Amino acid sequence: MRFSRYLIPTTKEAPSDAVLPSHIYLIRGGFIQSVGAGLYNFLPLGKRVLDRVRDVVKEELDKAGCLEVDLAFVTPAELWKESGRFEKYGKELLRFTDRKENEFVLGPTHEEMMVNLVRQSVKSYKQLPLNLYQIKTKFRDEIRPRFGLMRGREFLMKDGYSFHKDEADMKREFDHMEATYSRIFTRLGLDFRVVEADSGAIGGTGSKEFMVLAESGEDTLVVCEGCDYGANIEAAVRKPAEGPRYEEGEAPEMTRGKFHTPGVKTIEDLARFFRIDPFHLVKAVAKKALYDEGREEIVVFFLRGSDELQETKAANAVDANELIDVTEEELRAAGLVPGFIGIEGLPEGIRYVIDRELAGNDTLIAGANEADYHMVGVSIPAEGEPFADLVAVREGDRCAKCGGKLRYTKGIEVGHIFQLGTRYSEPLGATFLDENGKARPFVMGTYGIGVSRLLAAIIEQHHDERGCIWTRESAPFDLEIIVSNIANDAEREAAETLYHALRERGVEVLLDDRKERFGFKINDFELIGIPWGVVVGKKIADGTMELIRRDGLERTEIPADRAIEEILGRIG
RNA sequence: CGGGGUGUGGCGCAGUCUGGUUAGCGCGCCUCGUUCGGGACGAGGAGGACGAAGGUUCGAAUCCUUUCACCCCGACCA
Repeated sequence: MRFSRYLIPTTKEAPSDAVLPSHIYLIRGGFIQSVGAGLYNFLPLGKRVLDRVRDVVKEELDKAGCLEVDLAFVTPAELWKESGRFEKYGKELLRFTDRKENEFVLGPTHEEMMVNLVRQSVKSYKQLPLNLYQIKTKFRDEIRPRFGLMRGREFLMKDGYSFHKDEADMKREFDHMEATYSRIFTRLGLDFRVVEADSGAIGGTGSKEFMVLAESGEDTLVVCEGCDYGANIEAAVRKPAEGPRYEEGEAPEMTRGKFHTPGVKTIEDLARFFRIDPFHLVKAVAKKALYDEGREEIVVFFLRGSDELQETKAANAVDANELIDVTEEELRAAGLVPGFIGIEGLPEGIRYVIDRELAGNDTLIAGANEADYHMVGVSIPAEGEPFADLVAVREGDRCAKCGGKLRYTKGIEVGHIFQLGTRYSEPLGATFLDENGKARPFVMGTYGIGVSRLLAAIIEQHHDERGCIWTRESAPFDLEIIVSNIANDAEREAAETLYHALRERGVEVLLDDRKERFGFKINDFELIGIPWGVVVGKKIADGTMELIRRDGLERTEIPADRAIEEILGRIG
């Protein structure tokens, strides 16, 4: 490909709203063009990268036995009503009607469509297992699209769905997909981590996320320094916290009783008041839980004074769609006393959940549900109460698996695999006949990869202050030839010869034959980030060219008459 | 949706507070010439009617009203 005939509108400046390197360089390098909030056009260069990434995904999936399909993008609302998601999905789902006033949605994900496809064509256990996928544009009317390709409203996603006769086979496929995904991200040159993820909202029994490690990641991950444990903060678990160490006879003892604690409302105040470690205090966090059809309820979460509430865990514990803050007025209206909420004496009908780590504890101080009073010597039974894991794991906590030290890191979610079970097959009546001729719902798994997001993730992880550095399998071209001065016949001819020779050997080459100065071209090369460059310049008079490795910008002189072998040998 | 902000040639901005020549600058673009290994220089040129609608005024990019779009900070997700 000749640069002079290609459309690569590079710019010196980036739009002022671009913050992330991936966003800035993808725009400045002429890969993409913004057309509205979360909407992008892919220009020729961007399209090339997208296709290459897509190819890697497709190749590995096909090798893994998955079958590619292509489902309608505009989907009948009927299916969504059947699964119950038409109402539940919220405003992210773009709904519209056609000229006959029939309702449709633009697919944000395709569980319903795929289940529909399968229930119409698969009738017997003999046809199972089956893993179907598509790589297709999705539309989610995101509340806040941002960061370029990182979080668009329209984006390219690979979504796959597997169908099984039983749980065990679904789990087998789940592991198989984990391995397949790992191969895909490895081929793309990404430093990633597979972590435990929250699976509450969508339902199902287990899920894992593939996180590309990058400072700019939107997710906080908890990883262990001692073993391979890693989890999204929303799903991270830890070894139960140990209390402070006390000398012989120094451990706090509590005589049960109600204490006058005027104005002592916060954990800090309480710890100071009783001169005790917050570990022994019970923190009450009240939230308003939102459910389907506008139903809402105040819920109180109890955990150690030394811990923080993890909202996703809390929402899952009460099956809420969302938790929002409550005002003191609302608390009072519900009969609660802000600042003095405790487990004992909680007003009738108030729903509460206790953090599992508190189970069986008896040296605790909690609110007395009465203004200016706390209960000392509170004990919590080991069972019988509504317990759940509610704590936000913190840096320095101990790993539940090996006891090692846990720390935070940031990640970009590029893949997510889910054990779905019968969550969709059941409501949609998708069944098959088993060995005994009995109808049973398909046991499903679902697997996603953010293909367009991958481009952003690759650049987030592979760039320098000059521009993009594409990895081998994601690069739009394998190599770029830069003709220093196109007006110089010797340079031009040598470059042309090399260009044709490399192309004949299957190398994807971009020949910068533009009538521009050297500095201009080399800057574009560095911005665009093709992994290798060859400068054909005035050194051609001495029979040498220069090979540049984009990653590190290391230069090597190579003899012009052996250029092809040298290049093929190095770029592999 | 809550809070903050911005809309002026393709891109980045100034001008707006304090209405008043022909709306300005840098980059980019076109033509010619000189240059040619790190975003060259000179000369000439094209391109906007100031997000939109309404209003105030002799006069509006500038003041008022409404509206739309986009961006930043929070809850969602590949």
